[in-house]
Amino acid sequence: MDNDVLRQAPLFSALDDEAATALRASMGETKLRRGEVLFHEGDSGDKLYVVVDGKVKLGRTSSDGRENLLAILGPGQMFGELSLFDPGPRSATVTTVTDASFASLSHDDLLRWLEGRPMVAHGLLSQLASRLRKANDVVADLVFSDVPGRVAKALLDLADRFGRSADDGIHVHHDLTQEELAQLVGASRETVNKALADFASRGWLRLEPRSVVIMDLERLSRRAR
Amino acid sequence: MDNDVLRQAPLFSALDDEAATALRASMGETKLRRGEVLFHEGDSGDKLYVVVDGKVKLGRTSSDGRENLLAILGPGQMFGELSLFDPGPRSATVTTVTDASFASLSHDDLLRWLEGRPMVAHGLLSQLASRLRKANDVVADLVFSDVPGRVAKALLDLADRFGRSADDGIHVHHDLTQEELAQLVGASRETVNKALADFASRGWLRLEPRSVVIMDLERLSRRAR
DNA sequence: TCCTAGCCGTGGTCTGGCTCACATCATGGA
DNA sequence: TCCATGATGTGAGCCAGACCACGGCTAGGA
Repeated sequence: MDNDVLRQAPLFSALDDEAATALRASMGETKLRRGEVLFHEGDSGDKLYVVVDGKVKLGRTSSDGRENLLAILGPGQMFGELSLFDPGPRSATVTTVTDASFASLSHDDLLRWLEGRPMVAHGLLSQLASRLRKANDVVADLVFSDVPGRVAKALLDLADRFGRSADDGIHVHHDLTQEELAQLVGASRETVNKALADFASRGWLRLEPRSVVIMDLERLSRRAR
Repeated sequence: MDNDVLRQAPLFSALDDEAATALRASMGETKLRRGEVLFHEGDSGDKLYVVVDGKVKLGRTSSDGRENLLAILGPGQMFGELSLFDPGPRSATVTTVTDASFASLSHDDLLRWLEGRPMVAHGLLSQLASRLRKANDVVADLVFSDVPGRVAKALLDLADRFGRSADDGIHVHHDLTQEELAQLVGASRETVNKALADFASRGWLRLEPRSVVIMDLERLSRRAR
């Protein structure tokens, strides 16, 4: 059951079965329906979460109300660690994009687990380092790539994590509206829509509601960089 | 002497005097002159560095040769940890902006230090978390703010870390050319120059070579957000 | 069943910021 | 001292992409 998902999570990967089961037992459980908010930017809170099932978006809102998505996370991925190690309010709002369930762990419990388990600490460091590297890549993309390029890159990333190949291409049920996709790549909905329409007209992909089918991975990848 | 600088570094902050001295002894030392490169993006390498004296820029180059600066780091700040915990080639090129010296530590030595010293691991986690938070802020700025806003924000950050107040304002010897400042905020040199000229004409600051004097912190801060 | 609210597709306009093209100003080496 | 080289200021033109304004589509609730 859901233990399988958690075992893939970086937090657990270094643990043996027994330790993993024990850690799992000490974690809380939360379930939400699509569109519900787990916590808001600015909230205080010191829980770390792992997605067990479903998808969430991490977003921030600018002073004038516009929104920007930092990431879309799926099963096995962790979030909320920032307020753990860098004390302060939550830096993003987490909203579900599908029905979803989570396992959670408090700061104190995590610290107890870290003690005497250097491999777990090392796993967390890897995780944070990888996130930081990705964040730097996003910055580079915003500076160097145009909107269609960023859209292509986002689709490839989503395909990589949520895609399933079939005869007619890679089906990617990303569960995002074009509005959300636009917020993810830092562009307007209209521009993203035009980029998608252009890709579709070239036969690189087919558009479906909250989903795309990638038919020419090669060309799309080339457009991405 | 330089031990004072290192004691402020996050890597050391949790250590007592004796441990700090021992760690310092196990670290290598490097000195470079302005404009020299410590390592290139894509190099292999597993050393972590701490700036002892001087400043460096972390930059990446796009496929078509344009450059983007991720950060300017000064005394006490750490870099190169990414390739440690997230194995892979160096993700950025590090170049000195002034004459500079560094203390370095290899992956293996660091891991030995982490073992049995959970506080050090925790310090590193804090450091990475803080960097990640900053990277996310940069992303938000690129999406939400215009170039003058980003320039203002960059100046405030530099002032915060390298500024010295005097009667006529905060003197910020950032040691960056306008070209480098432009790469830091993800804009063209010309646009940055015009933004700076505009700030100066409003009396918010005075321009000097590789340096600015901030005269109206209040207005500049307001322009930044 | 209809109606409403949210998505999605697509044109037209306007502008921030990039590129190009110079002129000027330092600064250090011969 | 004089020149070369890089840094700095500034204007002109152009264009990607934001913003605006629709019309059509679809799904879920009354």
